[in-house]
Amino acid sequence: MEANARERGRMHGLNDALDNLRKVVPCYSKTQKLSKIETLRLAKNYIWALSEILRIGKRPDLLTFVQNLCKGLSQPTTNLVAGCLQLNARSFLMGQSGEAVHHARSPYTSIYPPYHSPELSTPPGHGSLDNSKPGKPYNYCSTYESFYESTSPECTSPQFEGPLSPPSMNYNGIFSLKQEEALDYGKNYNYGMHYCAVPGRGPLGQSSMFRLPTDSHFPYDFHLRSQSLAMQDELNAVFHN
DNA sequence: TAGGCCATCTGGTCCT
DNA sequence: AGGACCAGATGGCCTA
Repeated sequence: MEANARERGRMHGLNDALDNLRKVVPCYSKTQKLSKIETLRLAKNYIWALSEILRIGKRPDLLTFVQNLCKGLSQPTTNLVAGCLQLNARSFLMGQSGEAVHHARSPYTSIYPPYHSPELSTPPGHGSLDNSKPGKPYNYCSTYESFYESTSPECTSPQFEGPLSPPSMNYNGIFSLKQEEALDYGKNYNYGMHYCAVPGRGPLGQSSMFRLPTDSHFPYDFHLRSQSLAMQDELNAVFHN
């Protein structure tokens, strides 16, 4: 019985950690939780996608970003992620199949014209996609801002209570946000690009997104190129293995 | 009803 | 020796 209790507690700890992971990957929903395996897959894709942004130093279009997030995910999860990002799910899935994509009018396309990012490859183990078309670059952060300020009842941004400390840089230079009063998973928990960095837009918003000073030019001012390249190599090595 | 997901129990192995 | 970790087995719940 004691061994069973320990094992139960251990598994609960593991599940708590997975819940915390669910909160920091895109598409967090309290009502429609991602499965364990989908959470891990999405987290892997998310880390990879962010690493690519650091490596390339350019902002991909949201569609490409979401497609990379959804590589290898089940269709329900893909739909969930696409829905969370307010994409037209149908055109998005067509893009995943490799067919020619005609960007239907959607909240995304109507607001943010496609921006071609040929340097952004695809996650290891997945085929490449190139369904974006050249166009006018858009405000990358505004896109994420629109996502995370979504009022969708099913897809909510992480909720944070308690005071927020000034932003900090983590070991590889990714913009991060510290929360002094940890929720339930320890102190000094860092959040990456989950939080939009928008130059000069005033104080903290209601959605708890941190806004950068006006003289910042995310992501270029927020990481050392050489460091991010080295880190990218390490990450790639891990994923390829 | 089948399949997916999950929690729990349990025995084995490894580590301190 | 005791605890942590792991994997297989089992049964419950939910959905298509």
